[in-house]
Amino acid sequence: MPELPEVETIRRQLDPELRGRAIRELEILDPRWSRPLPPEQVAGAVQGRRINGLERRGKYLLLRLDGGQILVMHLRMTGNLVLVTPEGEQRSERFLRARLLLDDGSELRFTDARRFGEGFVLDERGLEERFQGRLGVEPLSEEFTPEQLGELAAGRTAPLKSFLLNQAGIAGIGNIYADEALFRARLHPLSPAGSMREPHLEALHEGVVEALLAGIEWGGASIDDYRDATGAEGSMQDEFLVHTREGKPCFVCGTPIRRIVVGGRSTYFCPHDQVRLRRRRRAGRKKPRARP
DNA sequence: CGCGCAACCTGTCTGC
DNA sequence: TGCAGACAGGTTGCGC
Repeated sequence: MPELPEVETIRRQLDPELRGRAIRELEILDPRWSRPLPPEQVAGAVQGRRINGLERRGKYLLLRLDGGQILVMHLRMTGNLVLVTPEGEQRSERFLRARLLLDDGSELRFTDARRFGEGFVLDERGLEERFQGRLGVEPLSEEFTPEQLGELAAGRTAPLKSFLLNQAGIAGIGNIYADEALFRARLHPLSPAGSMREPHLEALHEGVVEALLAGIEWGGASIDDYRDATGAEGSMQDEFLVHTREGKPCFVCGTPIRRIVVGGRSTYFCPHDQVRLRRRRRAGRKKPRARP
């Protein structure tokens, strides 16, 4: 599924191709795509605009247009964005939901089997409002540090897996990279987020960053639907340390990887290497237990 | 407020 | 072979 590394891969491929291009037309074939706004409104807002550049925020792809408007797209689970050049083959796409026709004859196709994907247009202020309180820190920015991770996790009782999936804390991590980050950090997915101490925070910080960078380096993970902007598969799925590896030997200790369900999501981990932390007592309470 | 879970969707896989 | 049911998981919204 498209998570931060997949969206970033697409962004890096599309930015040099789309930058400076003008939008001839945005054709929305599935009205669900622009919901709750009517397709004409979204299409009208971008028509004739020039694309100044592509950015990413969490799993959202942002096309900055001249005039200050921003075309925002989210691939959700099965969405794909493929750029088709005039010279390229024009095979008809299944599940085509929207397409952006550009002034050089190329076409950006948004396909999506499950129709969860969406697109909308906002100005800078609208975007800030929209993301306010819902999208947290960018994990590949300088702002993301072990200290900041500690602040986000402090007092949280939710399992680490759920904590990582919460976009309001750290933006961009999905089911795949949450598992990979936790394995790299040697932390059990059911450990309460607030149970981490200094070394755990350091380890998880590094685990998150390394897992995401690996994902980008390998061009994203194609378990089933994901393709990059050229239509090609990524190869991160061949580099998974634990995700989808149920029953296979841990690369570190050989113990069979286990699959459990956390927060309704398949979760893969090594039961031997990933330490399960106990909930930490809140500071300043009762008397400390004598340790035998 | 924090947390867990259902709902939104539909293609694909599994078992009878 | 056909078909019902489970399963996939990003985000929102609701109930406790």
